[in-house]
Amino acid sequence: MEEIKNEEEKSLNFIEEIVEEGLHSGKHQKILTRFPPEPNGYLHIGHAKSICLNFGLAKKYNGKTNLRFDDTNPVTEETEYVGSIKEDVRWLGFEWANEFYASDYFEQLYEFAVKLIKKGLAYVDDSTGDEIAAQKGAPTEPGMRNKYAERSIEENLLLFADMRAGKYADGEKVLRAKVDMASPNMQLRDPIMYRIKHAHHHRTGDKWCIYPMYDFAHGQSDSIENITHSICTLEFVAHRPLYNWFIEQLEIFPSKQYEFARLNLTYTVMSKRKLLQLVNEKYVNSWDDPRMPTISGYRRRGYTPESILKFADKIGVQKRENLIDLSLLEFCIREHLNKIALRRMVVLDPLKVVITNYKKDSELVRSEDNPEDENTGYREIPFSAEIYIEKEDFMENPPKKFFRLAPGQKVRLKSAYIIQCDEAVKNADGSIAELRCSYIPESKSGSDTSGIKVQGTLHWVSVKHAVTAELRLYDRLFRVEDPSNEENDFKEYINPDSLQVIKTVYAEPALKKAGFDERYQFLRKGYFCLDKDSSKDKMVFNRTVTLKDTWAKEQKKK
RNA sequence: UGCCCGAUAGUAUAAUGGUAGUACGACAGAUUUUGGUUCUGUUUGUCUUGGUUCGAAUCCAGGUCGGGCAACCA
Repeated sequence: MEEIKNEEEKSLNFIEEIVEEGLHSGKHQKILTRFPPEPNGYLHIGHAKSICLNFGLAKKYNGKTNLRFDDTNPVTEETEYVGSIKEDVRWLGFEWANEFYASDYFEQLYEFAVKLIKKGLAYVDDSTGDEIAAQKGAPTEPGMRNKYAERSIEENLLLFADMRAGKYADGEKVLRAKVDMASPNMQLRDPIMYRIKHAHHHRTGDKWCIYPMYDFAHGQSDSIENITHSICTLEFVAHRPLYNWFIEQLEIFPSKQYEFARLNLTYTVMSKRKLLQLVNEKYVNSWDDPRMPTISGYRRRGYTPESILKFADKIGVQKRENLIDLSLLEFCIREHLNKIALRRMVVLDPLKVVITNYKKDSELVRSEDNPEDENTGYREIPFSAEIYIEKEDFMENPPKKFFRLAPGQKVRLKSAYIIQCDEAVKNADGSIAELRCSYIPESKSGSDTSGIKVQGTLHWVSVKHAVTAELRLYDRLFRVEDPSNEENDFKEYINPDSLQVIKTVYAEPALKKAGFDERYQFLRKGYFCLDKDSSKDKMVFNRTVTLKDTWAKEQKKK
């Protein structure tokens, strides 16, 4: 009830308003959207925003969404990308009504072009690319039409057929729409509809040697599918008049285009071109490198679909340029992981502690798998006289408010006993070799009768029971908030410490049963998930995100 | 200096002519066997100048600033 109420009270974004208007006025019975990726790269979190918008809108208003690959440029497109895109959309939890390809419509688009030629609205131009560009004029000056625009309908029909038949080389001729060379909108200055490319297409093979441009494929594809709301990013605003012009001249279903601002995130880049560079030039290991803002990167890093959906919901949809704080994404994943992650104790940088008055060989202590969720139950952890704690959890000369271990100071070992540090044994070079501590037998967790209050609780691992693993700690990929907006090339701002590998960490035995679908919180250290590089003998964990650490933050300030 | 789009706390996002609110961040405190979680509180905002109106973040006009448009890319 509460949730329904919130749903109703939540204000609509501008696209939802448009949708509701169309529904209420009877303009649409049902809405149909589409997600139209070009299969020339992996999807990133910016696409996730678009996916959530397109599929989310359909879901909310009881409509449907098509997945349509915009594959009109065979030179850059590959089947590998088609697979990854489908996997990513499904992973986010969306199912498409139909899987289509712009290339499905090549024959129909060809007929559309012929129709425009017959209406005297398209012509074959023999000019070079430079000539066409020069004739287009400038934003402040009108363009000039050349002699080819005067060709007869019959000649154009013939030449266009010859283009298709492969009688010309790449670049020799193009088909252009005859719109308005003097338009203040450059997109309307007789835009190119078809170009010649003798290239192998990932679906149509060598059937075609002419391929439609975006502007003569996208809107027509929308129309063929009866898309009601064709939602794209802001850079296509100037294309909208052309989008409408083609549809009007062709007299086909009037799909409408609406534009929203693309997502930008701090400390990363969000263009396929730049991401491709990072992969090709080995700044990262792959498209799904956990430092990448790709959907596959976030997946491998341990982000959940829920967290990304939540994020998309929180950032909203608008038309103004934006740069979202990474901290918002991190908030979303921490919020979800806090609820679902199994707690485990793992020591990253070990310091041995000998509990001198502990005479038993070992015993099992009980600890909750997740204090946020009582349904998850408990696990048993072996405790013994020799344990590891983090080096950073001991200081010989601690500052005030250091709630951890120091000579004479007491701490709680999580789910076990309170110990007191009696002595720090040193190496010849003065570094700490190990700690000698004594434990308080009546302070056992759950049956503590000692009455002793301590300020700090440490995670720990029994030395002889410990299992090992490799950890990969990730930090932001770039040192600056907006690398694309800096003076120099964006790659100069890469964070050299974005990946830190710890070859061996020590974990409680329960971690041995780690699974790929499970999420873990390593107590006081962060959220982790098993990486696909793991093998039977070696576990590898990715740090999804750290825990909030107010102590570290305070130390940094000093 | 052509045309188009936009401008609300540090960052996002609401308020649709009638009390400028929410989230994240930051800061302070309480709770806590994770310096986590949770809870409470504080902080900071309508780009500017005019106009319309009883009343303007909202409507109008001028300006300023930011973004986009002159690929045989999408």
